[in-house]
Amino acid sequence: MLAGLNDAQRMAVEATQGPVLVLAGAGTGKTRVLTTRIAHILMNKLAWPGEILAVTFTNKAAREMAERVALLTGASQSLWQGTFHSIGARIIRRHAEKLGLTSSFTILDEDDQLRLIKAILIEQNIDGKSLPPKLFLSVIQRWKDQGLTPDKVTGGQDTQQVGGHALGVYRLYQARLKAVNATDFGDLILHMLTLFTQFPEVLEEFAKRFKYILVDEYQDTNVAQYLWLRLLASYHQNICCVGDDDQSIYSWRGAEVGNILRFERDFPDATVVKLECNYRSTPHILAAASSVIANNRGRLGKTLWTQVKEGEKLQLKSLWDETEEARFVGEEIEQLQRKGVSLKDIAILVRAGFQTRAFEERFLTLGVAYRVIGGLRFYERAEIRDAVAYLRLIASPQDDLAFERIINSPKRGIGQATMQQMHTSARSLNFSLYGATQHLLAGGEFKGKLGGALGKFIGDLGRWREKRDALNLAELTELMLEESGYRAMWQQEKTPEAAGRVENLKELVRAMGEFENLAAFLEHVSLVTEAANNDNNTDMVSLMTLHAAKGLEFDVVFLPGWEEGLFPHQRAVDESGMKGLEEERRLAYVGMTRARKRLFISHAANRRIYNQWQSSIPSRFIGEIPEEHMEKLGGGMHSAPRQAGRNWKDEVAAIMASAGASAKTATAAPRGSKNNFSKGQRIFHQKFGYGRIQAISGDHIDIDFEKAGQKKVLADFIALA
DNA sequence: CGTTTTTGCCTTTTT
DNA sequence: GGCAAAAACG
Repeated sequence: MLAGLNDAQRMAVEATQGPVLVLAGAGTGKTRVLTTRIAHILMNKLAWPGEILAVTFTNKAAREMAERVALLTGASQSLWQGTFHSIGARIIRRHAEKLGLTSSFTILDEDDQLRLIKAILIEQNIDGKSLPPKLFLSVIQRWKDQGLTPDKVTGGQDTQQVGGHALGVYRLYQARLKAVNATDFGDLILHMLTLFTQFPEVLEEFAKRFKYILVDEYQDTNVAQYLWLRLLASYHQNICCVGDDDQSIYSWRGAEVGNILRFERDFPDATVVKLECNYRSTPHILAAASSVIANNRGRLGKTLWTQVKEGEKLQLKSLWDETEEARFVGEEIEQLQRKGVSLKDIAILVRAGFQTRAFEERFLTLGVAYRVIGGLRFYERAEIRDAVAYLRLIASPQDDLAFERIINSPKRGIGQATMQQMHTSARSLNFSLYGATQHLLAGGEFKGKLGGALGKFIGDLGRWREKRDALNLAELTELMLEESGYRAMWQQEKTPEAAGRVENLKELVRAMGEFENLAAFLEHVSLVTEAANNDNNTDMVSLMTLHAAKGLEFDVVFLPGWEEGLFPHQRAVDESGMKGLEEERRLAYVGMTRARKRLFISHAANRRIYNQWQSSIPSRFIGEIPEEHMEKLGGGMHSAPRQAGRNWKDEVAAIMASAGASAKTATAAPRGSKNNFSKGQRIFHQKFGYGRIQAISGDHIDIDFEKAGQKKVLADFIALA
């Protein structure tokens, strides 16, 4: 089992006593170390499966780990294994009553959270226009990421946020969650901290149980998760964290790279192992990625090396716009296919979700099979969320959020006025909306059609609840969809998407067959947020965001959209300055190191964003790749706009958008790949206007712009004035 | 109360 | 240019 490991990997596996920090560069076999370590512990009988806690960030990583451990040990093991959140849900369910919840609590998604906050803002007479609910939610989430319950939030600027209302809203929000027997994602960690600190006997139970703790993607833990891990490790001290500070890309979600540095401080006797031998990429790819990330400061510093000798240089392509970029990628893919590369070994990694669109359109015309990973998720579709809300209401009548969601779909003639009446009654009686409605019905408050519809609704729910044990899940859902008239509602609608929705409902019923009971299904829905069709067997190109690509690898990787403003993303730079820029650079590093054999980077001079043409200069990250590792592909953007038969309307729009200046840039780009500019020349740039050349180094030209000041731009984007 | 029209926001990344 | 929420209308 240890045979195929290198020295460092073996050390990480065999250091079973005391805390271990594994700094694992990209492609250095960290998953292998983790799984082998678990197998090693099990086979040497250092612990039983139930005494091992293995935490990952994504469900995908969790599944992969389970599979690989099973493969190594020859049996599937009942470890405590999963994401921080799924383990949190499991532990909290066991002790729900200590936290003022029942074990059947629900886990809210972002939609529910926002609805809750909106309701609170209305109650509190806080203007949701100038202070959007989203802002409150993000402040609250940040607090939760830091392990702060409302009473732990200290004064100062923090409480001044969002017009000084943040803390008050946080308090009410937590109260409302408890009232509807619900938690949000952040609570799954936060409640565990509360549980462990307020009930030492519970902490003792778990701290003693987990003889070994393993943590994957440690660089992405937030403070709350870090505190939780420390509490759990306090007894046996056998905690092994694997991470890479260069791949920390979730600080916007509360992740603290500092947790890596903190680890050595809080566990002073920790064994630190560095994995630096890369088994994934060619030397050119590795060198290019290393050069880029070297521009970041405050790294722990690793030097990746590889034994591989051969390999192609990275390929850089400049293009006119996103359509051309998609066309280019499509052509390259077809060429690769002819060389025998299969589509499933190819990935296109983008900075932002909307970028996939151009590629999808192109692949559809070419007939290239593709799949978008992430994107719209099955359980986020309206019809699925509605159906789930019905089921939630069957499971727990006090779920007001579910009640509100479906009370009027299908239409039951309930509007604002009726809703208001229910709310008022619920609040004064301290009932749930369901209970209040029952009460109002009994009092004969609802007359005529309204009363009939509501009576049927309440009656239906009661009947379904009685039957929920007698029927299996699929049957129950089927019955509900039928009797509620929910499915009929979509069947009667003649919009193009209605048929798809009916299909989705069918798919939902089918998916339910895999679950034992309603509770198990509801937990799955709220915790497993990934796309439904994830079968890796079909031969398709993968399209996803850079974030979603973490942990994956492909023979061929395309990294399009390397433009200032998009990547690094303007917002990251605006909001977090140098820190934001460095995180973007880490994202670039993650993207580049996904490639095994070939890596293409491209940028477009123009891009349509919000239906407006915007031109941009190549990403600074391109300039950070040494020329000896990169090959510039010729052709492309210079002749593209005319020759390639692009949509005439688009061209007109492009010309109009670049206001007056475009006549020059759209048609007059008469250069080959070699530039023949010289110092002192007056030039024109589409974005920065007129300027004079200060210095030339290869294709990088320093220009003193009349309006925009000193800039370094690529020769491809300027023309003689 | 429900339907149609208009506005406004969006596109950073997600458990 | 697309989608959801608000506003206006019937």
